[in-house]
This record gives sequence, C-alpha cells and structure tokens, in this order.
Amino acid sequence: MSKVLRQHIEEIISLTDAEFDDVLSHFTTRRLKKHQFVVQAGSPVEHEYFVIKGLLKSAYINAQGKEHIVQFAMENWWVSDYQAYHNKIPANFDIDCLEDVELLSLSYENKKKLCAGSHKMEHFFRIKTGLGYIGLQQRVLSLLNDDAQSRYKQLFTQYPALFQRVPKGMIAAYLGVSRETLSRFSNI
Amino acid sequence: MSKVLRQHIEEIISLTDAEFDDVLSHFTTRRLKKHQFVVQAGSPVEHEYFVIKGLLKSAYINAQGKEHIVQFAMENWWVSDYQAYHNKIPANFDIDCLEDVELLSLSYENKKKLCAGSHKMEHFFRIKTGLGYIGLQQRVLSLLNDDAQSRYKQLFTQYPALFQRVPKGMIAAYLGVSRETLSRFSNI
DNA sequence: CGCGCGATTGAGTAATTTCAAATCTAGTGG
DNA sequence: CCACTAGATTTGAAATTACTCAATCGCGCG
Repeated sequence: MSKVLRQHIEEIISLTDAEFDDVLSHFTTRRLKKHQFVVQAGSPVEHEYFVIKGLLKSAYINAQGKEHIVQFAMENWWVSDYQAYHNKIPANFDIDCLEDVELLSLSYENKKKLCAGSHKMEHFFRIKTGLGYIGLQQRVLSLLNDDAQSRYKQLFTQYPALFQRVPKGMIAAYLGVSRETLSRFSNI
Repeated sequence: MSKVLRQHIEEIISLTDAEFDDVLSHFTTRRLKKHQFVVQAGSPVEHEYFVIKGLLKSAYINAQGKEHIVQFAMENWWVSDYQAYHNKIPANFDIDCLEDVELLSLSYENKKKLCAGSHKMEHFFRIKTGLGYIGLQQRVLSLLNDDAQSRYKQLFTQYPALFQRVPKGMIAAYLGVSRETLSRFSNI
C-alpha cells in the first residue's frame, strides 16, 4: 500500500495527487522473505528502501565475526548502507529481513532525479536526514553516558514492540552488550 | 573571509556571484573569544554556525556533572544543538569556544528562507546533512566495535591537528574514556 | 522424540573506572 | 628573571563492570 508512503511524506510536506503519483513512479515495490538479504557486504548498493511492512536489520560484521547492529528498520523507516550508497562503494553492512518484508525501493539515480525535479521532495529528504542525524547523535550520547542497563531500559521504553519481534541477542548487538550481560539484567 | 564559505558550498553545488551574494546575505558574522559560549544548555537555540576560524566544542553535561563531547567544530564545520534548533526547544548542549573564533551565523528563519528560495541550497544542506549522518554512523560503530585504545588511535590518525589544539581531557570526553585511561595509552 | 536455536547461569578474566597523590607546565605578578 | 598558582597530565592501587568461555535449560517444530 503506497498510502503509507504518502502519509509518511505528508508529515513533512504536502503533495497533490499528481505530485504523489510522480513521486511514487520513482519507486519500485519489492517483497522479500525472512532471511533474505537486501544489501550484502562487499556488493554495490544501488538503492535505499522504505519499509512498508516487516522488519529488517542493518549490521556490520567485524574481523572477528562479531555482529554489531547499526539499525533496525520497521514500518515507515528508511534503510540502506548510506555510506556505500552515497559514495558508490561496496557495502560495509549486511541488511537482511527479520520478517517477511514489503519495501519501496528507490535507486540512486531515481532519488537524484526525484530531488532535482521536486524542490519539495528535496526538502523532505533534507528534513528526514536531519531527523536521522539528531537520532544518531542521541545514540552516541547514550553510548557515551549510559551504562548497558540504562541503555537497555531506554530502548525498551522507546520501542517496546521491538522486543516482541526480535531475539534478545540482536537487542544486545544493537546496544553494544554481550548477550549474557543483557540476559543478566533483563529481569529488572 | 566569506570565500571560505563559498569554497565550502561549491564542493557540492556551484553558484554564480549573484547567487552567492544572496546566500551570504542570510548569514551574519560573529567573533568570540576563547571561553565564550555560543549555545548554553537551557537557552533557546536560534542559530546554526559555520566555523570560519577557530575551534569549538559541543558538549553534554550529565546529572553527575560529567562532560561528554558531542562534537568538535573546527574550520569549515557546521555546529549547533540541532535537536534544540530543529524542535525549538531549550538547548541540551553547551557549545563554547576553545580558541578565539570567527563564525558565520545562520538563524532558523533565514535557513528556512534560504532553502525555500534556493533549490540548490536546499540540495546543499541535504547532502551535507547526509554526510553528517554517515559520519555519526561511523562513530556509533566505532563505539560499538572498538576498544578505547583503538578509538584513540583512529582519532589521532584522522585528526592529528586536533591533538595540538585541545587538551587530552577533552579528547577523552569525546572518545568516552576517562582521562586517566587515555593517559595510560597515549604513549603508544 | 530429539534437534537446534535462544536464553540463562556460573566462574574466572580482562578492560576500564574511580579515588588519591604526585608531577609537570604555562601564564602571572612581583 | 623567578616564584607561584591553576590547570593538565601522569601514575598507582583498588573496585567495578562487562566480557568470555562453558555448561545448562527451555521450547517449538519437524
């Protein structure tokens, strides 16, 4: 359902039906099953994605094979390996589906065209990226300031739904704690 | 010198003389001495700043009075408390000058006008914000993946100049390590 | 029924913090 | 030029936090 996208965009700008149709024409729909990869480390990243339905994770796997989760992406979130996408270099992250997923896919070229052709959409993406920046700054601050347990509590308060949809090991990989440590304070 | 700003902007878009004059007209110059505050926690944040000359830090001070440095801002960097700036809420950060400073100041209203009146500048800020997003994501990853010593080394390799301009205690507050720990591995 | 993934628990270890004290340094006034 | 002081840095030792390794437990699904 593309209404979801329209509603999402119209939280920031407003569009006529014709304008939205034009916007939508730059996207394609992709459906993927749980465990499928949307982006694979080492491969080029042609697209960014808007999540209509389902849940994905974006993760970096280090030299020791340890996984760090950069981002969870649920409904109404945008996700890609933006460093790779923007610089046209091979992906550093794996992005894969934790559930069956429905995505709207926007290629680099189409985003460029869309933004060039629509000041409004350029504005939308500027604001949206700014919100992402603010969110990341909060996360940095939380990593600097809070211990593992209080990061756990904060995440739980902010996204309780996530804990129903994701195994705790992944929550740990997102928070920067070992599974064992997280397990020790999950029962308050 | 506003040439610095023009050169900075033209790394992403190109401007005619007239266009740049218009851009510049949205900014005002501010000169501040070492130790002066540009933003103070609790106060409203009307502006974002482009650093022409000098060095600032943006920092969060927690309930225990411990300072965490969100960002250093040297020449050609943008700085503000963006959460406060964007949401028009009181600042959470202190931003103050570590050296005598020359800034170009852009008010919220003027940024809005500037972006609304110039698709190019809207584009510039979108890209710039995107780069900031990517940088922050790298920092999150580094906090998740690397131990204190390797974060120290990375910062040193990436910004050697910073270490000449800033006391080590602040480097520690940026990296998320105690001064003592940082001191212990600063001699390789 | 048994396999396999996820979660928990225990014990020992490593990294980093905190507290305290000593040392060094740059800038100031005499 | 020198002594003095405040801030910055280093060093030491104890305490804390979280990690790793290992074993166990629980449960859903084929």
